[in-house]
Amino acid sequence: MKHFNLTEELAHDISGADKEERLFAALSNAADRMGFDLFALAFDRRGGGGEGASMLVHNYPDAWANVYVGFDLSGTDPIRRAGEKSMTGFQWRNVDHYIPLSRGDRQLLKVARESGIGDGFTVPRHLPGEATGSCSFAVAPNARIPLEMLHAAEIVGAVALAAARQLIGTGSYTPRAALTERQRECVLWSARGKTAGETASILGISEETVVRHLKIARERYSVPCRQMLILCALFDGVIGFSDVYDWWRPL
Amino acid sequence: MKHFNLTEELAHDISGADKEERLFAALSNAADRMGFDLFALAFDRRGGGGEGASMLVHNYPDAWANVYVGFDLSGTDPIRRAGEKSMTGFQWRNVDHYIPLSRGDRQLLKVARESGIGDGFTVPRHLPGEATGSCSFAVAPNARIPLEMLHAAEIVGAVALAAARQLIGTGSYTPRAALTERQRECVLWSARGKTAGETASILGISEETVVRHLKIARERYSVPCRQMLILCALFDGVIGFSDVYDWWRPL
DNA sequence: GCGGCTATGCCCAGAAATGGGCAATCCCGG
DNA sequence: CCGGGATTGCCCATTTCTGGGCATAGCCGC
Repeated sequence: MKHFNLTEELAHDISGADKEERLFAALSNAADRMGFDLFALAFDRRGGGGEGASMLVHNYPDAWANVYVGFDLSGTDPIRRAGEKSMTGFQWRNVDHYIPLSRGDRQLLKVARESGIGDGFTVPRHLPGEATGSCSFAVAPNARIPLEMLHAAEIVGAVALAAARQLIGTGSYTPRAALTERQRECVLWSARGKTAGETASILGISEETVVRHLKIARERYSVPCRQMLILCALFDGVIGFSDVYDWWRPL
Repeated sequence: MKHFNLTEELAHDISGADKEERLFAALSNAADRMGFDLFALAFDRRGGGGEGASMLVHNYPDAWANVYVGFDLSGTDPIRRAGEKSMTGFQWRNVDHYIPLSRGDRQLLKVARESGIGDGFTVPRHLPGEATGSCSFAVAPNARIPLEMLHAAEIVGAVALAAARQLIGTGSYTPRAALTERQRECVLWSARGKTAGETASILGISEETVVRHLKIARERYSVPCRQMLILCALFDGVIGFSDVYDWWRPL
């Protein structure tokens, strides 16, 4: 593990960053030392009750940054979507191992390449309900990605995200609109695709009561429809992904 | 970092496990060396198109294991839910920092304590669309949790989950039911709580067409209702959490 | 070029969800 | 012991969704 000392050094440097400027400098140095040309760290905090906050530290070409922000491409960026699907870092060239790429996605990647961004490696961290972030390292088009440094990049990226999380403030969890047990059950079965009537049969109560539970649950979250109720419960951790997982695929 | 060598040793031991039995032995040893009494590793693979697979390796008391499996408590286990909300390991005593605890949740934790499981530390890893897993280390009731070992446990747990992932087979992603661009947009706005009519206004097309897109999207996933369509798209990475996040809180 | 897929538009009937009001019982905490 | 919340039950009117069928136009690949 000849890179161990480098990793340690870079990680220490980054975790010591107490301001965005220092994080930029540390990441810039780290990317350079690992053989990358570019880096970008994005961190978004949400949920919990307070307003969200976000951080973007990067040295991407202005041309690309302007396009990205100008057209609000973060909403469709396939790299970002893939980041929400991986627990480890991934190379951009393998992004279609994680998500299906639409025509528009390929176009976006092509434009990025034309703007001076070649292949890259992204370390994602996602916390449904709290925050989502990614730390990417990239090379110029046609440049070779330093494969032997991906392991180091994985650690450095994770440390950088932890640092960003500290900088942006972790915030404390506020249980906000905790649902009652019965409401939670109704939401859960609803997320599993059951109608109010089916849920009623399962729980052994009247359909009207299920409707009532869902109604109150919607009011707690101040949402008008079932879709959002389910998503809110999911984000809040009131129901889990695995609670639902087994129900939509096998059927 | 006096524990560094121990961590390295345990991690190496665990990552060398090529069978479930060896993983059990390695984890058993690791838990012991770190000062824990109990451990439990759960790993569930899903998505991608193939059948799911799961692994459960633990040395929890039989009494508790029987109750847990018998009553299918995994569906309500607050520790598991919290694991889906944290990117780092967490102590069970702090579980309410991550999710709201209902009365039933507290009851479940109480029963666990009565079955011989005290405080613990869980390392979660979650990949929407591929797998979810957790590796927990626990002590007997009234025993003190080895706080100085949590950092080691974090690494050991992550290594164990990676090993489990290898053992269970990673499988490859099959793009299965990729939605078209238009369908994706309709699903996205639907997830944001818009009705078909509203979505139509936003996209500048007829409401009937939006309905049609959503209809075909449902057929692709073979789901009968909008809730599940959205969840499927979410799990597949066709839409991202952050795509929806900004829409339900601020409104 | 032709078949397949995509996007667009429209119609209909039945099922489900939504929003509102009303009322009973039970249990927990102040 | 009383108030508030949780749970249960029912009614109504309106909106939305779902599943079916039908048709046109454009684009891409074989």
